[in-house]
Parts: sequence; structure tokens; C-alpha cells
Amino acid sequence: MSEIQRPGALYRQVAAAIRDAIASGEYPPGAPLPSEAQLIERYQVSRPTVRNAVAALRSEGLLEVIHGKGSFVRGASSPVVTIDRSVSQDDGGAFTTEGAAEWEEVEEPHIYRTHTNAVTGPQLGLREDEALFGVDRLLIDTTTATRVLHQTLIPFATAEGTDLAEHPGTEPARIYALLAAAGHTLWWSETVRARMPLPDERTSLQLQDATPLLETTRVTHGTKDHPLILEVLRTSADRAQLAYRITPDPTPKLRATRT
Amino acid sequence: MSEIQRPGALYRQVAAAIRDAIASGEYPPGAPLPSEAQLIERYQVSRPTVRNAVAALRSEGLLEVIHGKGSFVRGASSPVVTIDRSVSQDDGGAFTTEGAAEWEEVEEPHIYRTHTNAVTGPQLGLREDEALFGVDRLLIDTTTATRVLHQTLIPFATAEGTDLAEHPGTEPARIYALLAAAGHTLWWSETVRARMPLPDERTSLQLQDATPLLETTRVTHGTKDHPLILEVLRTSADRAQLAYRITPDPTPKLRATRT
DNA sequence: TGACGTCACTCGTACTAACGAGTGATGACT
DNA sequence: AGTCATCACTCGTTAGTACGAGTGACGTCA
Repeated sequence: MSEIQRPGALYRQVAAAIRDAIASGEYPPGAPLPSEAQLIERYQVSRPTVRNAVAALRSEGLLEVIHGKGSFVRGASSPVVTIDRSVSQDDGGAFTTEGAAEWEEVEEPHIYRTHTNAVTGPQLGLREDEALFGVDRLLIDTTTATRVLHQTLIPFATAEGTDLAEHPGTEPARIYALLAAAGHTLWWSETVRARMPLPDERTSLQLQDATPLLETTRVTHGTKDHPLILEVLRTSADRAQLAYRITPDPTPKLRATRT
Repeated sequence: MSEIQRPGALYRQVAAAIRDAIASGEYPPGAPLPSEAQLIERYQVSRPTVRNAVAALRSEGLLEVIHGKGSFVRGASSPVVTIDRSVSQDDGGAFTTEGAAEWEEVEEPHIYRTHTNAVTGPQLGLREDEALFGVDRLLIDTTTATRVLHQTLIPFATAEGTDLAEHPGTEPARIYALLAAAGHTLWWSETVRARMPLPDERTSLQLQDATPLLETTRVTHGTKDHPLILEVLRTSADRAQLAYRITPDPTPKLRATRT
């Protein structure tokens, strides 16, 4: 072996050596790494050790391995799409949720009835087992092919007396307009988290290895004291980032929450 | 073997069987999994296969493995701390960035000089290689021990003529107050992304396996046409989530960006 | 009683070996 | 010329084996 020696496990040394080689530009983004056989030769280690090292780099998101072809350097994955989470309202009262123009539904939205659970109940200010409409959408950005899972949960209490009871599959921006027309002054609170995807999320969002999931939960508040709508958006952290616009809030913090 | 059979690789079948066992409550969160030797016995496979299966579940964030003790079920990790990213301003003009009361600096902030690069330049509306002050902080939430890395980048052009040129290590909320006092009307744009941590981020934030990093970038805008300050916040997606407050924006979207 | 060494148990690392499976190019056959 | 079988190369999976290293309990010895 040439450049490896000190720290701990052999495979970590090999991983570090490869990491350095990538950082030094020896293997630029997109370039193929030497094959396992060549790495075995170069570092004079066994195949399990090489595979262990490659696996480590893969879990760091540094490599992409394609069966039958080889390992490739995955350039610093910077998000491709910026999803603007601010909400605009034009003179006519119509709302624009950024992206409405860019995203396209690939399938019919899945509309169903469900109930609040231990998570969604508190978020909506409801007890558990309260009736909800649910709408699941799979959206795809037409230019970048970025996929987004979008779920809308509408309490019966919110839908009652509006068009929503008949057409829960209405698009969010129209729902906002509906609620505003019903006399609500709307504002939203949103939380953002990230986690590793579940197996089914990996497939439906077509996530690569070591790609976290970005998940944002938006609660629509109206003039009444309890929340009106719950929306959850899930997408690949590799492909998308979220954008917010913040203006100073004259009301001293009401929202110091802790779970 | 008992419950495993169909789909693809043996180790995936074993992983699925263990995943099901966890889901079924056979191994509740916090409980120890059978040892490797017992899993070998139970599923009648070799040790590499068992280890492969366990590694897969570990990378899903479902298991935590402790050397010398065993493997343990890691219950659905819901964030512990909510970081409110909205900004409040009281009558006296002082700003409150939520969390200021809860977070504590563990070390002296690291203050240095640096330059814009290909990423930070455009974000600040500057060319590359423009001079900046940099301030790095490691903050810890006193009640939950959640760690946060915070970086502030201040262009010389912003600091000039203000207290910042002398004291770049000023806290963000005070910087906002300073800029407001200098005649700026402030607003902020913020982007959120997630990715797997780099090795050094893993250690400084004490991240466990399969824990993504939440990273948010805040740009402070004033009355002038170019941005004033850049802040980057990094924390464990396992321990923290971000919160935003959204109000309808009368200006039709100016911010449809794409990188 | 207290300190410490030992031991049994756990996972971590490393090697050899063999075969399966995906990919792409080459070349023969129609 | 076009189609398709083959082959070489890549990574994927599995088995078997050995020893290193961290942890905690137990028992011995002072």
C-alpha cells in the first residue's frame, strides 16, 4: 500500500485514501472509480475490505455504485429545485403557492377518508379519531423530474358547508381561496424535518442511496381558534430545497414550542 | 428458516423478517435484538448474511448497534427541539431570534477572516474572493443537549462604518438591531436542505448512524439592493426540526429560482 | 469489604473462496 | 445490414473461518 497507514480499521484507511483522492481531484465528479479488483491491487487488501470502504463512502453519499458498470463519484449533491413555500395573493384574492405552475400530477390524486391519530390530532387541534378527508398526490417537476409526495388532510369541521365536502380533491391554492372567501384571514405555520426514507418512500420518490427525505408539515390557520387544514410534503433532499421568506413579527413570540 | 422466503437476496429477506418483527412489537423500541449468533441460529444463515441484514436496518435508522453489548431497536425518532426561525421585533426595535434564550455557547466563537467562494458569493450578491468576516459558533440547547453549528458571514461592505468592523462576533439578533438602527428595513430569505453529514460534522454534532443533517441558510436583506449577512445553521435532523410562520405575500412571486 | 483480574458474551475487522447477475462490446450468423 | 449469442468485465451475494476489541459479571485475593 502507498498512502494509507495510521488510523484504526484498514477499511477506514482505504476509505480515507479514496476520499482524499476524490477531494484532490484525482477522481472528479462523475468519473468512475477504479474497479474493486484494481483497488484490491492498489491498496493490497482483500475484496471485503475494499467493499467495506466503498460501502462507507457510499453511505456518506460520496459514491454511486452501479451494478455491472462500476462506482462513480457523486459530486457534492446540491439541490436542483428550490421549492418556494411562501404564499402570494393577488388583487382578486386568488392564492399562488409557488410551484403550482411547475408541478404536474402524474396520477389521479388518491382521495380517502381517515381519522386523526396521535400525531395529526394535536397538529390540527383535534382529539384522536376525528374524521378527516385525505388527499394524496404524487407530483413531478416537469423540467427536473423531481418527485414530491403531497398529502392534504381536511377535518370534516373545516369542509362542512363549503365546496370541500363535495370536492376534497381541490388543489391547495383553491382551498385557501375558498376559505378566504368564507371569511377567514389565513396564515400558516410550517415545520421542517429530515429523516431517512422508509422503503416505500424510497421507491415512490426514486431515492438513491444515502439520500435523506425532506418533510415539511404546513398547518393552515384561519380566523377561528383551531387549525383548518394540514398538509405534508415529502421530497428528496438531494433534488430539492425549501425556501422561506421571513419578515419581522411585531408580536413577541407566541410559538416557543417543544415536543 | 421460518418466516423468510421470496424476494431477492437472502440478507434482504432476513432484514425484512427482522423489520416485521420490530413492527409487530416483538422487539419494542429500546429492546435488544437477538445477538448475531442467535439470528444465525434462528434464520439458518451465515454470519455475513446476518451482519448484512443488520447493516441494512441500521442504515435505515431502525437499529442502533453498540459494540460489546448488542443491537437495539431505535424507536421512531421524532425531533425533540423545534427551532423557530421567525424573527420578532419589540417596540424598542430590539430583535429576538427564537432560541436566543435557550441556546448556550459552549466555546468561544471562532472569529476569522475569509472570502466569498463559488457558493457564498452569489448568495451574498458578491463576486468571488470578496473579503468577509466569519464567525463560527457551537451552540447547545441547555435542556435537550441538542447541538447546533452556526456560521455567520459578514461582508466587509456591510461591516464598514458600523460596530461590526470592530466586533464581528456580535450575536445575530444584535446585528439585526445594529443594521436596523443604521436605517435598514430588514427582511430575510431562507433555504432549507438536508444531506448526510461529513465525517467532521458527525463528530462535532455527535450524530448517530443514519442521521441526516438539517442545514438552513439565511440571507439578511436590507434597504440596499444587495444582501447584508449570510448565516448557516446546521443541526441533527434527529434532534431538531425547524418552524416557520407564513403570511400571504401581496407581491406576486419574485422568487421563482432554480439552481 | 473492596479492588482487580478473568471470563464469557457481544460486535468489529479481515481473509479466502465461489458463484450469481447486470452491462456493454464484439463478432458471428441470418 | 441487421439481429442476436457470447464473452469479458463489473458489482452482488453467500459461506466459512479467524482473531481483535468493548462490556459486564463473577469470583478471587488482599
